Amino acid sequence: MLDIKKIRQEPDLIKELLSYRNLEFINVIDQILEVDEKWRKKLSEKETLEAERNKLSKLVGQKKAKGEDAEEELKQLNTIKDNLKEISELEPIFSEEQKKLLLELPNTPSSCTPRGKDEEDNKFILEWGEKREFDFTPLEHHEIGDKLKVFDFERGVKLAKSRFTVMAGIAAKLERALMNFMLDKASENGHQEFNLPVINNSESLYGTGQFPKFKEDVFKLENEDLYLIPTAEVPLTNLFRDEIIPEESLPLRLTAFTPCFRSEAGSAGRDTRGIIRQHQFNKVELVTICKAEDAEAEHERLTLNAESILQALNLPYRKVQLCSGDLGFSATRCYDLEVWFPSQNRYREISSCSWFSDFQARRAQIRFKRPNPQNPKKSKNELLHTINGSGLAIGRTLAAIMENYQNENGSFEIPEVLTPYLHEKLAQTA
RNA sequence: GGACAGAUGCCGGAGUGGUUUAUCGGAGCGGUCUUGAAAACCGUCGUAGUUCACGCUACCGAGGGUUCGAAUCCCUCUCUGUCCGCCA
Repeated sequence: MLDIKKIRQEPDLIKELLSYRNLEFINVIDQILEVDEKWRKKLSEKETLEAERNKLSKLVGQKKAKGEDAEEELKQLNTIKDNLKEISELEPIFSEEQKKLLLELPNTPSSCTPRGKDEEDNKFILEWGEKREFDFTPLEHHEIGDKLKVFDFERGVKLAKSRFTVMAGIAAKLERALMNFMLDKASENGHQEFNLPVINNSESLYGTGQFPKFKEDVFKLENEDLYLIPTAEVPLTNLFRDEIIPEESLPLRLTAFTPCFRSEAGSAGRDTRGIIRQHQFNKVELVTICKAEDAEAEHERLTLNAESILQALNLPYRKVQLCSGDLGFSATRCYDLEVWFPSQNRYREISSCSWFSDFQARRAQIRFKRPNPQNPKKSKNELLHTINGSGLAIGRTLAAIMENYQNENGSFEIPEVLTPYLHEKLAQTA
C-alpha cells in the first residue's frame, strides 16, 4: 500500500512512477484524491460534533450530580445527536472507498529499477558457471525422471489432479536433502529458521499483498477464511504483523521451508510437462525485515545468499534485474535468478528476490520506534522495509540438477555438496 | 464437539452508566542523592487519525446496539484457560 500522504503531496510524481509499470493509474489516483478530500471533510465535521457532544454530556453529568436541572443541554444534545448520526453514516463509506482503492494500487518502482515494457527489457547483470558441453543430446528432466521411475505423473493425477506429481526413491530423497542443505545454508547466512502454518487467514494474505488483487491464484478452504499459502513469504512476513520490533533486534533475517500452493489460474497449457509448474511445490524462503536505510544493502545481501546456493550446487545461472514493466505488484526492485536448463537451451526462473520498500509493512503494520536523540519523547513509530526471495525453489532445483548432471545412460550424478545429506552419489535405475 | 470461566496499557491488576483526562503497583526512561551502584524520593511512561498550531477525535479482544453520555448494560463473533470427549 502506498502512503496516502505522499499521494496527496505529490500526486503527479506518483502517477509518473506508476506509469513506468505500463499501466494507467491516473484515473485511480484522481479518484483516490477526490474520495480522500470528501472523507477528510466529513471526518472533521464529525469530530467537531463529537467534541461538542462530549463537552455538553459532561456538563449534564456534573449538573445532575449537583441535583440541578439540565433541560437546556439535553435539548441541544438531541440536535447534535441527529446531525452526528447523519455524518457518521457517510464518513466510513468514504474511508472504506479510499482504502479499497489504495489496496489495489501497486508499489512504485525504485529509482534504480530500469524502465521498460516487459521481460525483453530486463537488465542483464551477470552469468555464473560453465554450461556443460554434452556429447549426447541432453534429456529433459521429466524424461530422466520417467526413465528412472522417480516421477509418477499419472498417480499424481489419480491422487489429486494434473500439475500434481508423485516423487519416488531418489527424487523424493533429493528433495529432502535439498531442503536440509538450503536451510543449513540459510542459517549459515544468518537467517533464523522457522516452522510455520501453511494455512493462513485472509489478513495475512492482505498483509503481503496477495489480496485483494490475486485472490484467484490461491487455494481457499471451504467455509473458512483460510488459504493454502502460495509462498512462505506470507507467514514469515506476517509473523511480525501489527508489531513494533525492538530496534536492537533489527535486521530480522528469517527463513522457512514450506510447501507452496498455487492455483496457476491463467497458465493453462504452460509447462504442462515436468515439475516446473506444479500446484504444490517445496521451497525454502528467505525474508529480511530492516530499516529503510539498510534495505538496499540487505536486498543485495539476500540475493547473494540465494546465489550462493546455486554456486554451491555448481549450477550455471544468470542474474537479471527486472524492468519496471515486469515488476511484481508489491515490489519496488527485483532480481531474478535463472538456472540453466540444457535440454531447453534456456534459463528458467528459480528465485525472485524482491525489495518491497514499506509497501508490505504499511499493509501489515510492521514497525519499529525511530529514536529521536534530541527528544526521546518524540521517538516515532516508523514502517520497516521487507525483502524476500527464494533460497531456492526445490522442485526446480531438482530438475536443474537432473538435467545438468545427467549421463548418457539416463542416470545423473548427485552434486558433491549434498554428500552430507544423501548417501547416493549417482541416481540410476535400480 | 460439550460444560464452565475469562479477555483492560510493556507486565500485573482495579474499575457494574456521569469530575475516569482509565485507580494503583512493577518494569523501563529522566532526575535528586552517591566515589560508583543499590535503596529511597520526584518526574515521565500507549497507538492512530486530524490540525499551521493550541487542540480535538477514536481505541479497555472484534463488530453491532441501547443512551444526552458506555471499559461498565444488551446482542453476535473471535480467542484464551480449565474439565470432559476424540486424537498424531
